Amino acid sequence: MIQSRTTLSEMSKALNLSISTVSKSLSGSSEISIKTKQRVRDFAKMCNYVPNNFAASFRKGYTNTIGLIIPNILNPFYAKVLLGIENYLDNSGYKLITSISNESIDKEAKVMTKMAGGYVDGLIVCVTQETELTNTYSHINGLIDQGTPVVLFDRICEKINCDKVIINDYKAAFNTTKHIITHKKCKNIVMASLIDKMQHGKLRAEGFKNAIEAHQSNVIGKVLVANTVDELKHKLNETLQKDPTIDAIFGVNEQAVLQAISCTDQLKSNDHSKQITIAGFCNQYQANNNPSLIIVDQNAEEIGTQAAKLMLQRIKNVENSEYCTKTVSVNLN
Amino acid sequence: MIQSRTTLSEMSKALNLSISTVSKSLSGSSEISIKTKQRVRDFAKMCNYVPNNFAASFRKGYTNTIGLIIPNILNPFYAKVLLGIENYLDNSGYKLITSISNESIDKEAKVMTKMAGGYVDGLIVCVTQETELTNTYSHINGLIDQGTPVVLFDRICEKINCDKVIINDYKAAFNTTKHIITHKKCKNIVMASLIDKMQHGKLRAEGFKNAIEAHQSNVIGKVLVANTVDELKHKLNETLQKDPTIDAIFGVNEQAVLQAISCTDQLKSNDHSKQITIAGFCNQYQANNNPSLIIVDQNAEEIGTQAAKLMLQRIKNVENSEYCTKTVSVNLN
DNA sequence: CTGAAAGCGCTAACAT
DNA sequence: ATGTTAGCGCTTTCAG
Repeated sequence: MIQSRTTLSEMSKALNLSISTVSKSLSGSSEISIKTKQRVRDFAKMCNYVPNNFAASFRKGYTNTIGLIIPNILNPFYAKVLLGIENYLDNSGYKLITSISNESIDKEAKVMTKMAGGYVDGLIVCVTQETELTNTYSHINGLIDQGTPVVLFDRICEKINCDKVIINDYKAAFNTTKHIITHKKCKNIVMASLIDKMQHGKLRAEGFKNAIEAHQSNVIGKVLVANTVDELKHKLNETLQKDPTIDAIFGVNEQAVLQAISCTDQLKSNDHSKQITIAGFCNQYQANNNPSLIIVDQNAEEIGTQAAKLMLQRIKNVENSEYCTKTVSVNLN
Repeated sequence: MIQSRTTLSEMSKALNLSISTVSKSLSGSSEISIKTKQRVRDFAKMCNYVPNNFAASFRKGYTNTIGLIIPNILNPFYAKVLLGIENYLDNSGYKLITSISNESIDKEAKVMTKMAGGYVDGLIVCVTQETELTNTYSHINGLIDQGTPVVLFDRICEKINCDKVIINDYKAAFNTTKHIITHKKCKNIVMASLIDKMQHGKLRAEGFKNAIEAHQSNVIGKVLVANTVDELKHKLNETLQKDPTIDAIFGVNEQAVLQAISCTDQLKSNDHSKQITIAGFCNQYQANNNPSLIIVDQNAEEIGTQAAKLMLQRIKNVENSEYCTKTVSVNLN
């Protein structure tokens, strides 16, 4: 915070006006004569007056600031959601402050509490894996009970009662798999997942399996799950080696898609005729650049936009309306 | 901000104590008897008291919060710097709030002013291209004059007098080029740049040229600059086509490296014997995954750490010391 | 050991 | 059209 800046009080003394006249002049109140307003403004400019928004927020009881908490900033999905949120808020005169929980539930709890401690009017959050997997929601429900508006996105916790933004994971996975089968004519598809314990991971896996079953007669589907990137890489390589008839990989999360690309790249450099279709949930720039890839575009920015919109609606109507869950549709690119 | 939470005043009434006794109890003051402290704490817990940090910060005159402004969150370099900063601050009991200027100088000015308006104790910023190119620094210098500590990183503005963190762009480019020549035995190297008007772009180009000149006898160097990704792609393709003896591309920024990869990938799929060495400044995950790539690792996290460190030093000593510029060394991977 | 009181900078209801 | 005043929730002297 600033060492010593010009304050209303200082200016009021210098101008021989009351603090409130100065305040009203600066905020353009119609109560004040044009002449005075001009005089005050000129003087304020002269002494580089910068209003202390912090004090104003404190007085008014709200900050026009929303807090965002995401688990991982290196995943472009979250970066894009951030852009969507910032954009919407910016247009509505709100500011955004962001913190990274780094997939640590402790950090998540800490930063949420801090932010809710007066710094923000509401919180948009994507919980950590741990939060979802262990159903540890007290830090979030506590804030909601206190009256802090919360919007959840991406990873959804059913035990938390608040506004939410999700994509239709099941449908997205189903349609993508179907697309691989019908348009790409693939017959032996491997699904790769690093998120099979997560709610959305399960839904995506289900979509995959059901799409396979719908074509049961002539398509094989295999599911590969792993807990670490290295484990997945290993399993993928092994599987591809053992079964050379595999003609497609469906990655249900960012890292899985990237591993699929890297594993098949290696294969390709050995056997140039090898052609394996890769599809999946991915936002990585470079992956987007790869024309042969089928990308499930989660519309990250739109998710952000919707989350921000829900948040501002909630703030404005407070307890007016029921909590709602917004489903953003995905595109296949 | 929260609707209505328990306050010190409410608790003091309920406990028949003064506000200050309650306040001191909660902050563990030694002035208060153990018994009273315990009583207050128990009661506070019972009514879910959450201190209003906002009010406390207002009163104390500082927020223990640092603001970060970066131009682009989709570039992993900045994302990594963010992680470095957050990590350091977290360990020092500081919070970080982040905003994305999205390469818009207006947004940059707006958000810096807002943040400095009492929300943060200092600002760490990487200016937009426009800010650097047009030498438009008044919004930054104004804040510095007011007493807001500012630390600049990556893109450096010589006309701004403050603490800075940079890498040795010249040396990094020189060494990388040298490495390509001596270790990779390349003889016809193209440098690709999308930042040739930026200060660090110029330095990197100079490093490249001087390294080429040092081997003038048997190495050719060509410089390709462009303003847009598409333009660069076009130029790269053209150049590679015209001159099949090109055996290396040196990308001096993220996007240039990615384009180099994508262009040569295409070549490779036509002519499998083709082998072009690619080197450059890049943080993209997938690029890191490509073992044949020579990455100039800018030590983004270390840059963040150093920036945060400088900031806290400045805050603690205020006007004590001279401004300094810290140079973070790079690694060749 | 506990309490009273001032005040951070600003806003807004209420005078004048 | 301008001024007075109370107070947001907390910390922090200073008194008792």
